[in-house]
Amino acid sequence: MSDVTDPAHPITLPEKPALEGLEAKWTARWEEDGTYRFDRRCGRAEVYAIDTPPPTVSGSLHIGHAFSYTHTDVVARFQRMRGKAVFYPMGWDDNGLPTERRVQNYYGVRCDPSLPYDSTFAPPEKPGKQPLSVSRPNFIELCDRLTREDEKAFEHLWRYLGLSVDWSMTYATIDRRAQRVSQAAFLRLLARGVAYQLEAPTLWDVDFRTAVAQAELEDREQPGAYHRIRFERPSTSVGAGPAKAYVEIDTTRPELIPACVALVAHPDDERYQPLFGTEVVTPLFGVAVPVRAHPLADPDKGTGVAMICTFGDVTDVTWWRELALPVRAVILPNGALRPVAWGAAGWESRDPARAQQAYDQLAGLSATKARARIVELLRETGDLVGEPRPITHPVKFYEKGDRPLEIVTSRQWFIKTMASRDELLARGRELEWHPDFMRHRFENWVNGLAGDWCVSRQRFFGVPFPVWYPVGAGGGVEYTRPMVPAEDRLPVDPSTDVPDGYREDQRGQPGGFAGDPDVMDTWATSSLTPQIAAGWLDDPDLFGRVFPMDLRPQAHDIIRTWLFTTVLRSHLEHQSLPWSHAALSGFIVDPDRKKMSKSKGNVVTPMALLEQFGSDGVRYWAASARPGGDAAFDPNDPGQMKIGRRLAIKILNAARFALLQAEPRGAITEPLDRGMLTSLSQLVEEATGQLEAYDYARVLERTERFFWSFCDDYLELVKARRYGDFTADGAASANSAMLVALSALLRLFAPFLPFVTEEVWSWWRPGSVHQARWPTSAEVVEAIGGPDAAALQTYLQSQAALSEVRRIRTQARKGAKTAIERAVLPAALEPLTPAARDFQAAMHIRELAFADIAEADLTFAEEPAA
RNA sequence: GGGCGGUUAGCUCAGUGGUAGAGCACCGGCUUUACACGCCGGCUGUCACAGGUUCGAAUCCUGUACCGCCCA
Repeated sequence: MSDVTDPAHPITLPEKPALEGLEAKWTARWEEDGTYRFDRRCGRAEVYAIDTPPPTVSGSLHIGHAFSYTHTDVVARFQRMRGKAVFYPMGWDDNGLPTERRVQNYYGVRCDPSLPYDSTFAPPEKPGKQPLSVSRPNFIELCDRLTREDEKAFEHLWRYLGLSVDWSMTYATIDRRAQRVSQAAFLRLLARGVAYQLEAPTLWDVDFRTAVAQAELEDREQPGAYHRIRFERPSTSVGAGPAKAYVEIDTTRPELIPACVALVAHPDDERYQPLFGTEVVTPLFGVAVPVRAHPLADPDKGTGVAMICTFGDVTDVTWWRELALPVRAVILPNGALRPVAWGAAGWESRDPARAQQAYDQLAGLSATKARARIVELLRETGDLVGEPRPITHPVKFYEKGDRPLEIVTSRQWFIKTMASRDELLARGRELEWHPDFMRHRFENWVNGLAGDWCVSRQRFFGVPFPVWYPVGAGGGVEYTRPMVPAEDRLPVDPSTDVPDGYREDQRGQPGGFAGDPDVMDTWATSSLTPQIAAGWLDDPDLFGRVFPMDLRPQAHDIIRTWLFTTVLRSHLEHQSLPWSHAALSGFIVDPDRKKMSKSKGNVVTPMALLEQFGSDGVRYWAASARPGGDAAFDPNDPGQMKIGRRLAIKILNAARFALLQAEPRGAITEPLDRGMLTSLSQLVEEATGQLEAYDYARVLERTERFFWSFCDDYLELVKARRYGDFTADGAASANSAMLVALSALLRLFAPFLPFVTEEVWSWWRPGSVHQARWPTSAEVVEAIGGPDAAALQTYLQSQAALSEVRRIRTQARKGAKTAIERAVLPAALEPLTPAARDFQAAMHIRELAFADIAEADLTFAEEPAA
């Protein structure tokens, strides 16, 4: 091939090749040259677009990030080398609770939305003992300020790792463009009736005082206790019978007895069938509640009959809705029990005074304290049967929360998901999953959806809802008449911006307006990363070139959140998938096979490892893991990183050998050379197909195996010939073959080991290896006129013979320089004959023969080889 | 409880019907002029278990056990 023998590009070798400093050298160079800039002149068919996970910059960075982002980068580099214009922007997911918490701790402040903006405010040097109250705009400024610093640290790490991101296209999920996209997408859903607001039971974190979505729940095993409580049954006997009748229930939350609206048992449960349709009376509070039948009641749980409260858990919500029960809510948004006037409408009691007397001892207490108190009261009245029996049971938590979730009724925004369930399942089947089995996660999640997606959060650092409401003459906010801005006004912040036709001084005034105080769920923005990155609304030209995208890489634990919501939004807005492929990475687990996480305290940060083993070494470790597979990592035994580093060094040295004395060059005529290239062309063919199928780990393994035997066998076999021990033509053939092989091998390794391959490429090739074209099998054998099957056999049998002779030589305790007077090899190795001269030279064999024997027979010479 | 994945050498893992593999670790040897961050060789296995299909099973089927993840 012409570019190998092109004399215009002289070889320049460094004195002593080394890996140290390659990251700094090449990241700077790639930035200068714009090596990874997206070429937006290309049309959709020539583009490969990646919707990369925007990391949460305030979160802790660990080696798992380096792991999964490397997988993506391998794919990006492969596609780029295949000639695609790779659209590979990076985003930062800054908004949401993690950032708020970090800002609170870092600066010692807390947000008080009632305060006015203070333009002269500067945070204290050190956080004080008491948190300083700041206005919402000031608080958001601090969030912006801190995230910007965090972003710099992340970007440095990503560059050092060698991600081939186009850094000119970076976005943040809180920046103006992202806010505009999020708000516009929301308003479009609102206009179509797909977004709606509703006063409804909502999953609620009492510490953060915000609503949370189903996707943010997690079950945690918690100690609890079954309390057996008796409810009085109506007396069936005529007259004043001496014995009252009771029905007993088991509950873990006796403090919710005042919120009890019914008892429920399974319709087929014979024990309770006589009770269905009758009423019982709650202990302490004397409230008559019906006994109802519902299939969700579990006959095997407790006594088989359960208390329905508004609301103790999500099943209560289902029962309440399906059985059309009244609301008697006692939990406040802060988790305390609210004051109740017993006897008032909705709080009817057979004995209001007694109910009041009991309840007043609970009002104002947290759920936990109220539970302890009510147990005492129930014990006094004899309504507690026996003692509480400790159990361990799963309790729903907000994944970032510390106390069990409550369910409170509040006004929230929702996006309809239940109505699209079947279509979403179809989208999931349309998507190509790598590995394929991950699609089940998506299907399970969609099938398990319990309600529409609650997207409002009672937080500060997030995208506000672009909505105001009229304030009535009486001062009441008219939530049913939302006022929205025109799309070209976006983004707006209704807490500081004013709706059309109003003045700022009308804010909160009768006849004026009020801004929606909430912000969007972080996923309500993150679900739009394809639209944000691709310039939807702002840059329709770009959008048309890259959307729908090609690849969504991510970890499998966020299929239900990020992947699901992104599919949903794209489906609702564009009636398409957001991307055609999803590649799911596994986790990093510690030597005890525990998932690496901050809470377990087994997190390993990547920078020191990158410095110790080189980015190529760390990338080798990452890319060695099968797609979707978890990877074990032991900081005390970083095996694969060491091996990756060794491989990178080997590439430096092998390239140095090939380039050190690369003259003369000429036709590739020698069978050994032709066989090696034929073998290499098979590798290229295989590797290309496997990378197209996202099976990068296999490509790395095969390429590495080929390369190592190329070094240990091929290079050893041709050494004498290329040093000119035979003919000039023979040396020329070896030199040219080595350069063809080196060129192809460097490109095969380039997606995995971008630094060392670029370094070596720069010694003798023009441009960047990362913009070079991916090798083809045809290209590799072009100089030998196509694959040479006979030569391949020569090469393979030479390798086998090499191994055989080396083994016997070692067994005979002879050194590498020992000459062999005569070697008789098994006849099966005879195809090596065309390369006999190379083989004999490498093994110092004076006379070579074949015979029908099982094992080689060597006669060692007395004196060593010259 | 449901779903999904895993179980192969001391360790980390390849291997989807045809004689059990790699790297690491370990042992022994080699200053061989690209590389001692190297090279050569060796040792190491009831392929979790039990059935079944097949001429033939680590591989396909059924079941069991254990580990992990997701969901309830």
